[in-house]
Amino acid sequence: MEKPHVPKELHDPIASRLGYLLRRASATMMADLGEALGAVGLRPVEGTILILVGANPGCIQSELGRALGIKRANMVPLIAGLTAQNYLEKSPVDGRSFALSLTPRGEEARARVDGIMDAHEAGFARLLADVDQQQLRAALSLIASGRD
Amino acid sequence: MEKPHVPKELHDPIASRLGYLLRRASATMMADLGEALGAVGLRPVEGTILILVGANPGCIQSELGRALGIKRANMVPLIAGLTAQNYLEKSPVDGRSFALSLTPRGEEARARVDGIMDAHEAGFARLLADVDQQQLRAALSLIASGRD
DNA sequence: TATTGTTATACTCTATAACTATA
DNA sequence: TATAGTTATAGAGTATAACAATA
Repeated sequence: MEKPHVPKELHDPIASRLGYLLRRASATMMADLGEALGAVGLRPVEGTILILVGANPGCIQSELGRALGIKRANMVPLIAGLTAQNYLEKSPVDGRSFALSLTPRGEEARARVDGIMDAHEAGFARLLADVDQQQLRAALSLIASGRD
Repeated sequence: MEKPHVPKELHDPIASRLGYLLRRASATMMADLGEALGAVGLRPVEGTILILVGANPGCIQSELGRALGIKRANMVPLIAGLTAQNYLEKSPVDGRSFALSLTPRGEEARARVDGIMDAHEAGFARLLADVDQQQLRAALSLIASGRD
């Protein structure tokens, strides 16, 4: 209780583990993207939805949820928010679901989001000049598919 | 409103983006690790704390928080939980902080966690036989450090 | 019987503000 | 003045259960 505590930099045997490297890298990129998308007032998931609807006009929200790994129940406030802000519009397709499409304002936002995502990605690509991008992406896809 | 909606696999222009590849890869690995650590009844963050305390006996909880990127306020219930379950013990060092160390039960759990993490990592490494591991880890470290 | 959209709810993770005691 | 630990709280993100309407 008497010897003073000298603040140390901890020896960190897990910093080199693949899982934690992935976690930190992912968190850094997502935070950077979130900051960049602040310029359009959208979160990454919202920007992603605009991109997806732009590439798949007429899709329905459960298809978006499946593509993004988001549960139906959690899609509801996302789509409602984007619709309320006049980015998306819904038109009934079969009585229980709605075809989604971008409004003019939504298309404008989508284009801005796309440009921001390009710049965001290019910023990190500059760090990875010595890295085989194809191999990196292939490795990440393999990991994402899981070990089973 | 009359034509039937044919469920489609969406065209996904963001699936190839580095940020989303990282996010999915990270989520898959973390979910796998969480499942594997279920065998010891610990979450990844708790297993990590046992590893860190084992490698840094006498460290204090704010040092752990800094190493893990967890805010002081959020360390409190983590350390309290591990202490209440008799994995960690605290001894006062200077009147406002406590030196943390593993109890015998904590050391036993730490050893099991370490083995589980080794097996977890090896399972994914098998998928990446064709990938330069050093380059992959270097790339992830660069990304985690940020583009600025 | 399965799917879509929805509501309600709960749990985890993360973040901030404020306080006490100590260095 | 800065740091350690704590409490309370709020916001995301994510999960399940249950329901009505429709396929």
